[in-house]
Amino acid sequence: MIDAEASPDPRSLLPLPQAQFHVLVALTAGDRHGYAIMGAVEESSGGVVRMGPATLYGTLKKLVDRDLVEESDHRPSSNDDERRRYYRLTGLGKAVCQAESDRLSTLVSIASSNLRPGLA
Amino acid sequence: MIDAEASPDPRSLLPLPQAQFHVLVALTAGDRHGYAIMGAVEESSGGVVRMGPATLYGTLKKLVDRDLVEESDHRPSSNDDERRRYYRLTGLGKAVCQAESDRLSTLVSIASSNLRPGLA
DNA sequence: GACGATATATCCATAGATGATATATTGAGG
DNA sequence: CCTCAATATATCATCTATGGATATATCGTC
Repeated sequence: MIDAEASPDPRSLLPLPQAQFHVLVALTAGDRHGYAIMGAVEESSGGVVRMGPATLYGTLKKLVDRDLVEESDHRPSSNDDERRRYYRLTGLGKAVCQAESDRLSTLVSIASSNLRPGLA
Repeated sequence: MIDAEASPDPRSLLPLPQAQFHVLVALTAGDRHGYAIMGAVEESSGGVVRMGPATLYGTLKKLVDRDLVEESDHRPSSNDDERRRYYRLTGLGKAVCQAESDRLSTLVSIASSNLRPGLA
């Protein structure tokens, strides 16, 4: 093999900055373009998390640099808006998203069980 | 009443910075002093999250400023190390911790269901 | 062809996070 | 007693992350 740049251990990239995790989660639902990601993040958080263009595009650039996300040339339809740039999760991106998800899940469990003394 | 400074809506303080959430979660297990919080965070994350003194004490200061945490004069035993400064969650701190916990739980659920097409 | 919504991009200021360093106390062993 | 590692709090300087504002251009509709 031609040295396929072995993926690092996903856990070595944790903890993930909030904005990066939000973008990864938005992309687990399928390939999306930047502007759509902004809307998806706001919607899925019930309006609590609002990501502006500076955070979004800066974050996308970092995610591509770190091989968690890659640009896709796929077009959902032939007459799609040409300005749009679509992104998709890489294998590493999925693994990191899952790992961060597990980490947060543990943290949430601890908080929940401690905050409700009534339930075991 | 003497204007008891009504607590703001917990959701207006979200999303919480990562370090702040970690400290709040550590304190849900009971009152702790600063150095113990560092250890608790590292241990509960399986060593993934390592919070140094700069992050810890800076974060504690912010949490006290925002009334999510307050210093406690309680001593677990009479011969406790005098240098220690103990902290506890305020009512608002508990509410915010719960709200952030709920927010992350939703996010984790979305990621999990999308990343495993096999399970409904 | 005017206009608001869509879409990507960057500037700059603020907020958050961290390694290194400083200072002092405690407790175990010699 | 004295030494020394571990405990404990604190701050500095710096780097990273986030966000408001702004810029530019295209799309769709009227």
